Amino acid sequence: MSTRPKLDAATEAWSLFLGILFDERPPRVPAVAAEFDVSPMALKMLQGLEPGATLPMSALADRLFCDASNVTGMVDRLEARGLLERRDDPGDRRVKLITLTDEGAAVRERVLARLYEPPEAIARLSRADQRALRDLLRRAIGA
Amino acid sequence: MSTRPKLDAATEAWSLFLGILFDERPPRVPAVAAEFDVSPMALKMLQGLEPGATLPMSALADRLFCDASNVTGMVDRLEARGLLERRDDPGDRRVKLITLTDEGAAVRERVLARLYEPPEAIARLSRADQRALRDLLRRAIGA
DNA sequence: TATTGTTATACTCTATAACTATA
DNA sequence: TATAGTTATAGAGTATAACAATA
Repeated sequence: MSTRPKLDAATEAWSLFLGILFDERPPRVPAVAAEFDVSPMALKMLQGLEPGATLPMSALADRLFCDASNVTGMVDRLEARGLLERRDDPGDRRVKLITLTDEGAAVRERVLARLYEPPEAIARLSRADQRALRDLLRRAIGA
Repeated sequence: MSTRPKLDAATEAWSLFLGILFDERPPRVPAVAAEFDVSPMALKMLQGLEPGATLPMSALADRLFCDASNVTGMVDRLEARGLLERRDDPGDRRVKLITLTDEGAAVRERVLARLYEPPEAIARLSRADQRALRDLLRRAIGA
């Protein structure tokens, strides 16, 4: 007999979502990152950097849940490609403020377009189900 | 003015899911992997290996979308910990069949319990919404 | 003294290529 | 000849620790 307990609805829903993500071939995040020649972490950085926003590198490290020294390298490479730039913080000369360039914002749009392409499992739902799913998730994130 | 096009419902739904995943602190998959002292890829291997199933290593490489040499290392480490074992395939002596041990199946249960814990965004939905979300995703995967 | 960001370094994970043994 | 799995090796990504500049 199975020892697997029944899942409550929230747990099963989340497991199904992760199942859709894990079943993707190729795996979504590494594949899109490779397509744009950036690391998965740099992809996440681009995703979180909204055009016009300026963030200290320490804030990026905090969001990415990684060491600051790692952010230095990621910013180095993206800056060398002209996708973002370091600016001085007038209020604290230790701080570097990171902001997307126009080209960076354009690349980000193309990255997000690929990242957000719905997997087949979502795409084949009826339009009514897709809207219901969207509305549920909007409520989930409190939007 | 923004150049961001309106998203169709499926795309927005998927972007919201990824947003929930990306916003997790610490990031779910690496954190659970670290908790059980395995790599994220080994975590995915455990997730996909159902108790009782036996799979050739080549099939694991195929599912994980990685090189076979990488599977050798992952299986080495998990086998050394007693979580899975290599068996000979009577039909083809080149093949090694991988199967979870009883301990491996037990560890897998604990891994999945952590992996599938719903994020706050999902947990705070009403029970009716959680069930609706589950039902939509069941339909999405064709279950 | 503490903090921001950088550099130097070691470790892990991964793919590539060459190899063994089977088919 | 081709395939399954292994080994050796090099490259990318990461964290740790020591450092410089500034607070």
